[in-house]
Amino acid sequence: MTTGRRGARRSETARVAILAATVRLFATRGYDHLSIEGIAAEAGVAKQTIYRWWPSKGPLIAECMLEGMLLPGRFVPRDTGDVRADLAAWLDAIFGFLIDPTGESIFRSLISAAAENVEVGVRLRDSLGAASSLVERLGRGVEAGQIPPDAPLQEVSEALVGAVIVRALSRTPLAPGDPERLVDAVIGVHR
Amino acid sequence: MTTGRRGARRSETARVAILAATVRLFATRGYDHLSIEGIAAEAGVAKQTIYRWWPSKGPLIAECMLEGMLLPGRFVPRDTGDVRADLAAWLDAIFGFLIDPTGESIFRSLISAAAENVEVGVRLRDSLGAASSLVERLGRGVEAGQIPPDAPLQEVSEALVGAVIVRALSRTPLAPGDPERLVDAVIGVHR
Amino acid sequence: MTTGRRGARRSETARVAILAATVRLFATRGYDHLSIEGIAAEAGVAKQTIYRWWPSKGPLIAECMLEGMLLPGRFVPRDTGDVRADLAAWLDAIFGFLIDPTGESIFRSLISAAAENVEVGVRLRDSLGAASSLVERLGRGVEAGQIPPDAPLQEVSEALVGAVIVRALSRTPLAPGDPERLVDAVIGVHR
Amino acid sequence: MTTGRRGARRSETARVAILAATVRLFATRGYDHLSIEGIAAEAGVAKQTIYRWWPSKGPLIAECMLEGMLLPGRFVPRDTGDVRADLAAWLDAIFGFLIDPTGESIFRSLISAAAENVEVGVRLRDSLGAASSLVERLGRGVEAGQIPPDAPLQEVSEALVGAVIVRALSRTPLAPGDPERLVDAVIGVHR
DNA sequence: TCCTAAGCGAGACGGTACGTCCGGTCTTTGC
DNA sequence: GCAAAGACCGGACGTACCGTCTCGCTTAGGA
Repeated sequence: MTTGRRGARRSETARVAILAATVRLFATRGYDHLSIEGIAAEAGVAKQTIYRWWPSKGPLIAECMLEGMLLPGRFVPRDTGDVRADLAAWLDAIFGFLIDPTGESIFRSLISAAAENVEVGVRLRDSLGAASSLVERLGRGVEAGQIPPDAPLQEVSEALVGAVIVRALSRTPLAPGDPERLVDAVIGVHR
Repeated sequence: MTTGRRGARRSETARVAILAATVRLFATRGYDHLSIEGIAAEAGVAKQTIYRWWPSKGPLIAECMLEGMLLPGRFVPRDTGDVRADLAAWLDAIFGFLIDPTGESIFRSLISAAAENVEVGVRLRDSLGAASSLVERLGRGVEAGQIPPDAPLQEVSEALVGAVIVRALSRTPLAPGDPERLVDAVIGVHR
Repeated sequence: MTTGRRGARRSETARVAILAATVRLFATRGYDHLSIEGIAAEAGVAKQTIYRWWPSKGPLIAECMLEGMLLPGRFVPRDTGDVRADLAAWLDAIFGFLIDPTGESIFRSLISAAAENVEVGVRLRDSLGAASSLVERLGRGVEAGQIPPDAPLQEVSEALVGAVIVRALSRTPLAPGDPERLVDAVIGVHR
Repeated sequence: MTTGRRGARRSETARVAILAATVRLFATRGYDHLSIEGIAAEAGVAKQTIYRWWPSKGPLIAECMLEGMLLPGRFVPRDTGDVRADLAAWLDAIFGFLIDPTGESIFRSLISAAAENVEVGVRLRDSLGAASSLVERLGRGVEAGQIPPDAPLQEVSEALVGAVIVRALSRTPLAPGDPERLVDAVIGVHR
């Protein structure tokens, strides 16, 4: 009949304060100048309270991402019936986020975090939609006859997300027409 | 009559020892567990000798890459006349390098380094061929009529390189047929 | 009509478990590596149960001493009629306890505790007999004409106890004849 | 021809600052509320600079004592020809130091430190003169016929020093005549 | 029989200090 | 003037305890 759980419960206040502080410092300092000690101070929390619930800063970032505190909206592509336009708009949204220096810094820091921590890597890919929403949109493009039926959709979406990452890593500024060209690169020009 | 340059010249021995030690530790410990102090000890060199010539570990890694000490061969795609086969072979070479845990660790660490340091980012992209050899090979594919003439080659190569990076970040193991599918994703299925 | 005392009474089980655990850890770790947290764990008790009844580890140690759990027998000198022999035997008993490394460690830790906490200091002095039994034995030595009638007995017993403490602090191993020499030092050689 | 020693020398400035800070904090906070971290902050020094030269706070205190920064003058007894008066004066000097709350606190902390660290224990005993100057003075008392020739001088001096320690541990305030009584306790009344 | 106060275990929390590692800078000596 | 050796200040690491607190349960009068 009993829950078997005695003692004080985990403080939601502390948890939220930690995540918020993490986001704040992550945006300003970047992933590897991010310190647990700094987060604790910023959050007004004891270091041990962080270590009690997260083994390191990797999973902490992952949880921030899960809560949608790092990337806006999860970048789900629209469906207006025109795949090419929808994907270009999706890329525009992402690059719009990257034009802001803060956004760009967060994004590159996320890549850094992903390189160190699988969990972050998977979540980053998924946040951009590579796992579900993007593939689904491509699937509807196939149904609409705008994409060849035997196109490897998973790989196409990986390539799209990858192109965004390459741009971020090489700090290549976005030129007009680039989103369309990237879409053309993966779903073909004349289809 | 002289240029006035007096005193000892930079020790090539020390320089090489430092680069070699960097590569060794980079492969085992990864980018951000890489320490200048550790490199100095491993190289049998004073810390100051490193700081005298490199401002931080980013450019140090960049120099290692320039010297071809981190990525093998620079991954130049062949030209057998069949673009699809050539690109698949190129991907096979890269993924072959990534199958080895050491290679995979180096690659992810490079991504991490790239996220911090533009120079590394650009060199990483170029080492994979995105800037020249890959685009050139795609160009010859266009000439051979295997790729539509108006395909955005720069973007195609970025998407290819990006796909590799996404795979590395999400630690997705390579399945048989994946290289071909990736190539199909960017140059079309039925061409 | 009643005092109005409601609720559960203090658990004797917990009290005894705490004192026993304290003695155990005190002997092995020493006074200032002794932690309330460690005692609680060792005793299978909640920390708060300790803090409810003792303000700090000083009084906890004092209570252990009061219960006779730390020093054996309270070191009461015998009375065979020969003061010199009786005091030497008393010293032998104490030094016998100090020869054992555990006993020596306990004794030094008690000195440490005494330096921090008056209560412990007084109890330590009394446990060795300086306040009552030792002075009484000296008094009977005076009556028997073995000690000059105007000897300051209180000070003599302090000096004796003090000599033991000095030996413990400087870890001077006991040589044969030392107890007799110490007795001679305070009650004279030829009396 | 060479000394074989390269690199910067130990900073005397830092060493002295550390010792001074230690003395300052030792006097105010006592031995076991003394923290390496606090000393470093007080001295304006990095923690590592302390750990580089001292393994723990015990030897640090010992060095302070060696430098005469903790106990004044080393308490060497005078020689006016009258042992009893000289020893009483020596006790007066010590108890005079103990009347001051700061002095008393330092002394008790030293006992605490001595209980933990042999080196401190030996130095504390020696600082009070038990090893040399006190025994020598007693020796001259024997030559002058004021002390029986077969009195165990080493033990007598230990008993004297011990009596002081017992007083300190039990916080017994000094009454008039106490120094004389203590001297009488160890060198006899009517000799 | 309920009510209520207290004891108790468990354990989270804000803190302080631990002892270690490394970042960069500086000094000393030798080549 | 470069390079080794290495001391130095600073800052973060991850761990151990501090003393306080909250929680759910048990114990035992008083209503």
